[in-house]
Amino acid sequence: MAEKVTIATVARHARVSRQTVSNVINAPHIVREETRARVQEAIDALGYRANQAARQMRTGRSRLIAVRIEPTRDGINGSVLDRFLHGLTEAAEAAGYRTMLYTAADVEREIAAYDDLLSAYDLDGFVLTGTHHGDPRTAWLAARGVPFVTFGRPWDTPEAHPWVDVDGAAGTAEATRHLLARGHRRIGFLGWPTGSGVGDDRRSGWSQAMRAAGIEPSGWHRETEDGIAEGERLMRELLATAEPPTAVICASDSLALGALQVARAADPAVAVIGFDDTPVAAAVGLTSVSQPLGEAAARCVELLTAVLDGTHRTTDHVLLQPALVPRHTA
Amino acid sequence: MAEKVTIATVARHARVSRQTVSNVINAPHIVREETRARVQEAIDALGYRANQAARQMRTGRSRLIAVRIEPTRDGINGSVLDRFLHGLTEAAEAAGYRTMLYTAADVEREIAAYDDLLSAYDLDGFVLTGTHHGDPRTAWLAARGVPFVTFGRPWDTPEAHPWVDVDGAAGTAEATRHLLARGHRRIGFLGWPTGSGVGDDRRSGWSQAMRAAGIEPSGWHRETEDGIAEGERLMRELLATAEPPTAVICASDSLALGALQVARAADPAVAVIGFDDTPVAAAVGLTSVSQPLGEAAARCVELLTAVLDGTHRTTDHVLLQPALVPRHTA
DNA sequence: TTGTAAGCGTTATCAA
DNA sequence: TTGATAACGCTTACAA
Repeated sequence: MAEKVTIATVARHARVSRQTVSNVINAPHIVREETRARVQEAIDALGYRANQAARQMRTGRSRLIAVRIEPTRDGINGSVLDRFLHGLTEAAEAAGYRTMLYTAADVEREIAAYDDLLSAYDLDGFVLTGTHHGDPRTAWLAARGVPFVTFGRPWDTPEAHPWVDVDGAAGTAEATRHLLARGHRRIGFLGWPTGSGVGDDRRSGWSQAMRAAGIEPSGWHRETEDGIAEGERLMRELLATAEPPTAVICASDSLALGALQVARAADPAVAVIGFDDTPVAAAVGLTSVSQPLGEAAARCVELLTAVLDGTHRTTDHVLLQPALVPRHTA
Repeated sequence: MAEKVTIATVARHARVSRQTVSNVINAPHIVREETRARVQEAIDALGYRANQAARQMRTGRSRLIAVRIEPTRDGINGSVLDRFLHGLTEAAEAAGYRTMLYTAADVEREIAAYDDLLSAYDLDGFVLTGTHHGDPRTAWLAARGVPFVTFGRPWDTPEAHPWVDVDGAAGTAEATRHLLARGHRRIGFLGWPTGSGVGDDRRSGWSQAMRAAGIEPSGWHRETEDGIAEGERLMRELLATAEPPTAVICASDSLALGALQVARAADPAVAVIGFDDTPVAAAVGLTSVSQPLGEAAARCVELLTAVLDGTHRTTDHVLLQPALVPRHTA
């Protein structure tokens, strides 16, 4: 175990006071260039690194951001958040922050986790995912003045806090136009029950694009909980109607995968487009709408650090555009 | 922002000294029951939480463990580590530790990250994944006396440090016996180049099970880098031989997925078994060998905290058994 | 059983 | 421009 190198070690080495070393690190401009160089040399030679715990006690800042990792769910949709997490960690590191993980079984316990993280670890900020109508988490954090960004719009109050999101409606609209261009007219949509912001958003892109093409989409729309089996069931329902669709767009790759089982067996085969461009979609050749998750994560970090570093404290937001990835199924 | 509650606040509230409050938290048995109850009441009432930074400065322990998150790779195999990460975070939380993430583009920078994490954040320990022959990371950590566990055997020196691993050979052996029981005799193996501990391990289970059944497996074996395209290529090669296999076992689901494209087109269809039981395998109905990732993560935390808490400092290790998940492809 | 004093490594304040 | 001093919240050693 190497000897501990503190600011005092560096100070002795460079024959200055501890305060001067601190200044070289935190306010180099107020130190004479000659002194600065000498101290910097000592820092490099000794491999000195400021101790965060001590620094944090003085400054009240930990340079730590927290993000929730979901309990292992459906591995398909889970991969979306995992990819986001990867990007977030990388972006945070580049900005000089470390990422701390926490889990929570429900919203109540998630808020309890904030409390713990904040008082025990002095977390600088949070990145929240999967916001929904009347989300109590954002209210709790906002009430306490805790800096945070959400990946997902605040579906109730657009300007309440900084957020980053992907324009789901634009994605499904593009998917719809892609199908229209290929001659499809009866295009269905498999989604989630009305009331989930994300689901409603994705559905609206489809219905608007349909109406823009002069087609009334009602009737080709089914909704359910997420899952492969559910997608299969809904697809079967849709195909049993009087005017079955020749193509369907799904709110997730899970639904699309289920739909695909049925769609492939149909004669003629029904085109299917999923959402999220998960690894599974790539593996089975499913056409899907891809979210720029890496960029979303980078923007989250950007927005959060802007608040933390006081760069600008506007409640900015970013809406990113998804892209259709055409494969074999449509 | 709520007022900061420190140990002094609690002490005032319970009309005791700060030291007594500290004792109630860290050594309750030396405090008179009546006093303890009164202090505990104050702690609860005020929602007091010990500040980790301050505590860490005194004790030198951060109650933080670090784990690397890979740069976004092939989403199929990446999911294995992601699932492990989920389990690790949950298990660590249950043991009173928080999980900190870091990234590193190569081994050299990973070691630099250790240095930073250790000196800046006083990390208590590391969980390493994907160990390989002559891994410099374990040597670096061991030389400095840093506590760590690996998920993956130390392929060179079995007793060097605590580790958890899954018995890959047992998994492929079970897969082989599964195929033998269904009448297959010419069973192939698609794996990675000799020299990777994990790959060699998985291959050996197959070849041993074949020999145990009185079949000489040489000839039905191909190796390559990991990837769907590679699996496709190898499978084509294997089917072009004089005595093509009627079934293949693959070292990963990626390889298996590629192999499956070719195998399904063959007449009669060739059985395929993958490894890792990724979400993709579940989605396409690929029979695969499943690793108990949640348990592996829990055991890693167990081993690491045993070292950290000084419960017992033996260099223990755990070898878990995988399980075959039969689906449509075999 | 409880309280007092010192110190962990850092930075903010203020004096030199 | 630099240095001395105090303080952040906690725990260990020791005294009461």
